[in-house]
Parts: sequence; C-alpha cells; structure tokens
Amino acid sequence: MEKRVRFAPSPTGQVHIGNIRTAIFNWLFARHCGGKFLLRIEDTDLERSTQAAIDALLECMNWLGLDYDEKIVYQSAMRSAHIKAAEKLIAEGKAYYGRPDDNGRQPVLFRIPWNCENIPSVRNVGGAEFDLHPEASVEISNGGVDFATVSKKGSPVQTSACLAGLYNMKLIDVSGKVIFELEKQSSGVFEGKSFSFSGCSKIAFTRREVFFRDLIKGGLSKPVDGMKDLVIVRSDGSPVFHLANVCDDIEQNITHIVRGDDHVENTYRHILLYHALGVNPPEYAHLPMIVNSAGKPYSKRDGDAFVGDFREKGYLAGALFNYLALLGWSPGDDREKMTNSELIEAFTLERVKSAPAQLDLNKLLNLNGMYLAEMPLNEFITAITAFVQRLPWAVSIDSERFKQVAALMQSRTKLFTQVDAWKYFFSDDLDYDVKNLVKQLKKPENCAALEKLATEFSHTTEFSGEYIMSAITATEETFEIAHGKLLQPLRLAVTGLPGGAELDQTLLLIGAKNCAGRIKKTLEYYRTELAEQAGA
RNA sequence: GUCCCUAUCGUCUAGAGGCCUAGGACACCGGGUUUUCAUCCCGGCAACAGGGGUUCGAAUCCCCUUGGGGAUGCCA
Repeated sequence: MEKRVRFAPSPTGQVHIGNIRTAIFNWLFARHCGGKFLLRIEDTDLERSTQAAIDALLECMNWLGLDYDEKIVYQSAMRSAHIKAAEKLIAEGKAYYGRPDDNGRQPVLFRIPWNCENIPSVRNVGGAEFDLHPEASVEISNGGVDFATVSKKGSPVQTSACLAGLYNMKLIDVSGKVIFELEKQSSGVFEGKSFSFSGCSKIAFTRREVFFRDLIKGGLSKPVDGMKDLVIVRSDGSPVFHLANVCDDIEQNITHIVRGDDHVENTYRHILLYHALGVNPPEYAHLPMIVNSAGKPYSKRDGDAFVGDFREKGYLAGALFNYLALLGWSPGDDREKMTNSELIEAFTLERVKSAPAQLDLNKLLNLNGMYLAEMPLNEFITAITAFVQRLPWAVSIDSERFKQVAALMQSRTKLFTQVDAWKYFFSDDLDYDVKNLVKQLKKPENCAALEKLATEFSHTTEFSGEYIMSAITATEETFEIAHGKLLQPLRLAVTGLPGGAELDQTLLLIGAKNCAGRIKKTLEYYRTELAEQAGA
C-alpha cells in the first residue's frame, strides 16, 4: 500500500526549527519509500493564524526543498466535516453533551468507549485498586468518576477517570463491604443518573489499557483509568484539535503519522477516536524534541530557533537540511555530509533515536563551511552578493573587483554574513582591531618599517605579489626585524584586522596607492590616539 | 502529585551480549604547511549517569536510584 504522511503545522508565527525538522523527517520518509508527503495547514485558531505566517511557512519549505504532493489542505475548510463527525458520534452514543458554559451552550465530549472488547488497541491487564481517602467523597456521573486517593503523606489526591477506565468498578467501605458496583448501574449513569458516596476505603476495578507499537519508541501503553472523556467540540461550536486532526488524517488517508513526541499522550485518545469513527488507526512514529544548548526546550529568548533566522544569518538551505536530518538520526555509518538523495536513500524511522538532541551551532557552522567551500565560484558569488548588498559600505562596489575578492575569500567563509568582514577591500574607512594594532605598533622598528614601505608603495610602478614580498623582506632586513615579523603589522596597518587571505594577494587587490595611504593613516591614528595608552 | 518517555566524550552520534583497549564528527589542545592569520594535513584530550542483578561474558538484557524531557486544557 502507498505510504502517506503529512506535515501539519499551525501557522501562528515564525517557523520553528523543531517543527521544520518534523517536516524533514516526514519528507525523507515519504521520499525514501516512494510515498506521498502531504501538507495540511492547521489554521483553525483563526485568532492566531495569519496569512503572513502561512506565506512564511511555504517560503521556508520552498527554501529547504520540501516539496509536497497533492493540494494543500486547509483545516479551516474542513470544519463542517469535523462537526458532522461529532454529530455522528453523538448519534451513535459515542459522544455526549457536557456541562453548559455561562451562556448555556454545551460542548461535545468524546466518551472513552465503555465497550472495548472489539477494539484491537485495548486490552485487559487484570485487577487494580486504589486506597481512597476516607474524608473525600466519590462522585459518579455520566462524565466519569471523581475520587481522592491517598498520598504517601496521607493527604488526599484528587483524581478523576472516565467510566470506561473503571470497568467492573466496586466501591468498598471501611468495613470491607461493597457499597456500589458500576456494572449494575451503568445504564442509569449513562442516562444521567449520578451517585455520591463518602466513607469509602477502596476502589477496585479491572484495568484496561490502550496500546500501540511506535515505530521509533517501540511498545507503548496507557491505562484507560488514566484517561478522561475529552472535549471534541467547544461550547462555541468549534472543533478541538483532537477531532480535527483525526478527521483530517482519515480524510487524507494518512498511513503514517510522524510527529514530535509531545504528542505521545494524545495518541492513545486519537487511536480510540479512530476506532469510534470506524477507521483503523495509522502507524505512529514519535520524534524526540530538539533542545537548546542548556538542554531546555527552545524559548523565544534563545533566538536561533526560527528557520528564517538561519536563512538571514547566511546558512545554506542544504547545510541546514543536512544538519537537521542528523539531529536524532544517523545513517549508521560515519557519513555526515550527505546529499539529499543520499539522505533519502539511507533514511528509515527505525534508525531515529528517541532521546532529545541539542542543536550544536558550531557543528552546523562547520557543515555550512563545507558546503560553501565546494560551491562553484560563480554560484558562491551570486549567493553572497545578496548578502553584501545589504551592507552600507557596499552600495557602490565594483562587481569585477568583488568577484576577485570572493575568489580569494571563499575558502575562509563559513557563513554568508561573514562577507561583512570584506569591507577593507572596498573602503579606506577601517574598523581597527585596536588591541592587536597597539601590540604591533608599539614597537618603534615596526612603525619605521611601515613608514618606509608606505613611501615605496606610493612610488612604485610595478606593484606585484613578487614585488610586495621582496619589499617586505628587504625592509625587514633594513630594520633588523626577524623574517616574517613585519607581515602582521603590515596587515593590520592596511586592513585593520589581524586575519585574512594571503597578504600579497590582499594588498594587490587593495592597490599600491591605497595601501600606502592606509599605512600612513593608520600610523597617524596610532600616534594621535593610541600611542599614549600604549605607553601607559 | 501522578503517568509516560529518556540517559555513550562538552555537543551530535556509532554500538542489536564476545568484533570495544568503546569508533566517527564538531569544539578544544598540540604539530606540520602557509615568511603572518585562516584553510588544509597529522596527532592528542575526552564518554558507557550511579547501584544492584542475569550471564562464562553486559555500553548492550532486567530492577532500583538519580538527572533530563513530556503529558496531565473547552491550547495545538
């Protein structure tokens, strides 16, 4: 059978990195097994869902190459189907109207099914009982049972459970006498009859549990007595996530649900909803969360949590995609830098880890650098041009010269936004690394040597790489500076910074006259502004 | 509080009872190349959370503890 997965985000803001990783895993799964990757936009929260957020989402997916099959389903357009499903459940006695709100309107609640015998996802696991706090009462009604167990310290712990969770329930008083049997009263309770008891010491019942095999986490189960009937239509008439989600997954014939593991608890209820709607539930796979460098879930304060931020900062879509695919998953061998087709080929849900993973910006940066390094030069230039154009100093730079600089700097660029550091190739207005500058220029012989070089540069007619290096060597000899020790001061004087590409290539691009002018300017700057503090 | 999930270098991970003296990558540290810085190359540091079992043998299976996360909504 064709495998069908979906990515179902709520467009309520920027696209979160954890969210997009879920999309990536769904996409990889679908592409690996030749299935369909569907997009459903869960825009039922009309207050918070905006067109801008939807546009941002689509833009993000497009940027990362997450192409989807079939038409986008907008959940808001499915509303009448959701309501119809709720009505069907009510008609079949599988859902009921709950307590009215202040305006007298009633929500619809899904009843955790009382008769579970024919539901393959539910099984009996034997008898269970709780000690009850004697001072608290037990309330039994159509909506479930409220009672209070006893904590270790002896205080009451208020608990409630759906009726179905307390199959064969018996209430036992302090003398050991059974004072209530749910089975005998069940039809009355479903019709609205309620009971209240005090002085009970025990509640005994047959425990049942919902179970499923998660493709990532393995066998998972939850006792039904830990569940409550859930609202599926609010009193204002709007469908709740659980109902909408399940209905749409049924409508789209989803066969595999791959989502964040914050949904594990919901899965038990969703499975029951599936059965109530007469459909076999799909396979589930729950992905671990991504956490920040402190091991906590990402919050607004962390920044770096939105896909758009990564794009703005100059990360490549391919690198981010590759990196995110490796968070919580690995191919099983030592490969890390992988093309999309390699990822598709290797991807299986079985290899997804189930512990949370921290995003490591360093590693992402490194991977991005690898992608940049192997980009063909013309592509690199095109891509980085988009970033340089935003910079104020770059408004009218020469494109031919920019290409030469790009060729020189590509191998040392890990992020497009690092183009900001190329300013000195185009502007005489240097941003000095003052600390390093002072360190170099407080040696008088360095200043004298630079002075001489400036003079030579301003007069030379044959400015070449060879000329530059031999001029430096000669000057070093003249001023008795150790071989190579003049390079740092010279670089600082011309570019303001301690690092960069090969010095001769750099100076060549800047030009003899400019170099000479900058050296003089830097020396002047040092003497007037920095010499004093260097001496002190 | 209760329930569920989870636990290998600082981080991402490999690991399916013997291939483990625990492998790779990032970061970090050292060396080489570069007459400087970076790239690049080579090397190093660094982990099975703790305690009990099971077994001839445990990172691997079981239990407990501890740490982390999630759920417990008329949010999604």
